[in-house]
Amino acid sequence: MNATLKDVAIRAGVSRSAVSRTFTDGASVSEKMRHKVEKVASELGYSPNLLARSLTTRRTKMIGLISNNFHNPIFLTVFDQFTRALQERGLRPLLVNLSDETDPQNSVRMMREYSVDGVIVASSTLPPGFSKSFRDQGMPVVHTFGRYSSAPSVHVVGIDNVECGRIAARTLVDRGYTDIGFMGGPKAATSTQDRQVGFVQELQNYTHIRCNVSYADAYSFDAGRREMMRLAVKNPAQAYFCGDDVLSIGALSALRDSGLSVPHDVGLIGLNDMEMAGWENINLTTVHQPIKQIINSSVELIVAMLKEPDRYPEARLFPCRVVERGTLRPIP
Amino acid sequence: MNATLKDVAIRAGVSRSAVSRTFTDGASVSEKMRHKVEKVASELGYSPNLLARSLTTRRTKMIGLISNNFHNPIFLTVFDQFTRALQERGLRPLLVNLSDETDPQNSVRMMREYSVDGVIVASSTLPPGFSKSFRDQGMPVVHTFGRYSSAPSVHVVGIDNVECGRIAARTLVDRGYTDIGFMGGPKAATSTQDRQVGFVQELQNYTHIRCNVSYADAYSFDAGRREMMRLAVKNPAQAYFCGDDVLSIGALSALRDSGLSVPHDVGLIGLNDMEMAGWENINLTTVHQPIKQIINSSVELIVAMLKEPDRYPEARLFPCRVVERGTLRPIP
DNA sequence: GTTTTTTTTGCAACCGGTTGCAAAATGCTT
DNA sequence: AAGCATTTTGCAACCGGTTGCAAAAAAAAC
Repeated sequence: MNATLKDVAIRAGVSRSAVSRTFTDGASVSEKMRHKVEKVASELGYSPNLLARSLTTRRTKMIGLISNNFHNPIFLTVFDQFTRALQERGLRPLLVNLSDETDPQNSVRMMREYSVDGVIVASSTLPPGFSKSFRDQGMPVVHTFGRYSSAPSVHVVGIDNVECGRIAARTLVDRGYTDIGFMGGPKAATSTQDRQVGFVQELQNYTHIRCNVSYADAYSFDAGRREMMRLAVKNPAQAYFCGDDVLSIGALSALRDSGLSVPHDVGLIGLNDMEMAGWENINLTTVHQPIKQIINSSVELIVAMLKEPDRYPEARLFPCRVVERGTLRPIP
Repeated sequence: MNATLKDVAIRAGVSRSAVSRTFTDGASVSEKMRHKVEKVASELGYSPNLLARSLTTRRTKMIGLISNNFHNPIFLTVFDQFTRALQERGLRPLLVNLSDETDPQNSVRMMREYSVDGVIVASSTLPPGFSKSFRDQGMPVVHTFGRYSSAPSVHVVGIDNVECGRIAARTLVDRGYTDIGFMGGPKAATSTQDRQVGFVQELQNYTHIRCNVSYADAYSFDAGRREMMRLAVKNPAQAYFCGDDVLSIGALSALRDSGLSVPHDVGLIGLNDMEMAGWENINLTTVHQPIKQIINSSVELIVAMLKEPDRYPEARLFPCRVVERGTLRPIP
């Protein structure tokens, strides 16, 4: 089978330690020795077994990447960015699809069995308690897109969803809408809850505004379409803040099918600014979330924790901004 | 830190082998012993270290999942299905993002370093030689969406792209188009080449038909849009077979922007039948590719190879069919 | 109650590496 | 050339498990 360290040692006529040392940087080996070993190693096609190494170094260079969102196209970007950022730093993502699980137990066990160096939870729906379970087991964790809190129990990187709700609310008010709807994602999602709080709170500053709240049951096109179909038949609001771009696009489809024009009859504002939002046949006004920065920051954070595991949990929030396209009427 | 097998053994007052045996199924342990060990193990929160185990069992239960396509939304579905199917069988995907690499060397080394049990290459653009490099190193490989060949050098699961080209061609001919375009994906992609061969070949059966060939430089919305913009200004064909749905959607956007109506002025047929193709505001006629079956079959195949590594390479092809929606004129 | 057979258990070596420590080799002074 | 400091090397133990083999224990047969 594959050549091992021992094979190389024997063939080169040196000790196993010598071979080991040429392959661990910072170890003391003479140039002569290194050359001799490297020559034999390449002849034999030897490369060290990282898992065996991890037994003593206690570093597998694997990071658990846990997500429960494999339906929202934005997550393809998320995976792209994560894998790149991790790979650049010599780390490898062990991907976990939570499907519909919300109990962390299984994943925690699995992550321990594989001795990952750290865990990234990429989800805007799971509660802080989920990611905390990993920390309780002594694993470095970063919860990307997680719920912000002033005293976070784990590192959180993302946006301030409450503030985003406020921004969306102000945007709609500025454009003169007075009968407004909040069409959230799943009710149990932390992001839905937080955005709703900010949205409703902000609207309370204006006495003349009516606000209605409802939820789609997933962050998906179909769920958004279904929910908007329901709303459209009975007296829809003038404008909606949708929990997410993909929901907005579903809503858009439902509105057009119901014979309502956007933004003439009904206005829409989404959240994320996914690539598709800019496509000409969609052209969605939305709140931009700086995905790339969020992910880079997450990876930097997890890397920092590898060196300093007891680092005090911190929340890193990135500002959002409205991207004006074609689904809201202009400021009067 | 985490409890080890030794800790459990000492605390339970038994040998390390005894503990090991209670955690490997099929091993000989008495009921009494098993109970005693399990009790202590759960007290200590012990779970076996799979990587240490892998050293002797030579099974990590990790599968390398290698892809170079993180821009086409269909791949989110692909990752979803793969992770689910692997997890169901107790396997874990180690995700590799090739980015723009086409040289397998790095990935091969990485997969060896991590001693993955097998490798799945999920790409319709990489040549058979790429996946063969893994096989040459003795790793089980399945190339999903790979190029079909009657004497495959590795296991291939997917569709017959040449046949798909033919199907698309017949569909266009049946609808009375005589001036036809092939707007492929990247020229270097095996899928592009094969679809083109079938498409052009089929059209040669009809003397009265003109066919023009061009390529987008990636499987992405933007690339499709750019290419169709170019085509639209100078005398576009009556209908195009696009390399992929996401390209078609880009093309759709370009056509509408150019003031051309679909399907009235120009017809479009895509390939994949991604979720989005069915969205009301897109409504794309396309060739359906049975993703789910392809992926399940791929995983079954890789699992079979774990038991039988020298299994003779086979090609598993799934039939495609046209899904009629709104971007082609009806059969006359 | 022995003897024989079967099952259960522990010993010790091994999987493929790393690393502290002491011995050996080298380089530098004088 | 001897004496010393410094670098390089190998020994041996260890990381956290598994497993072939033989001894011990239990069960079955007489």
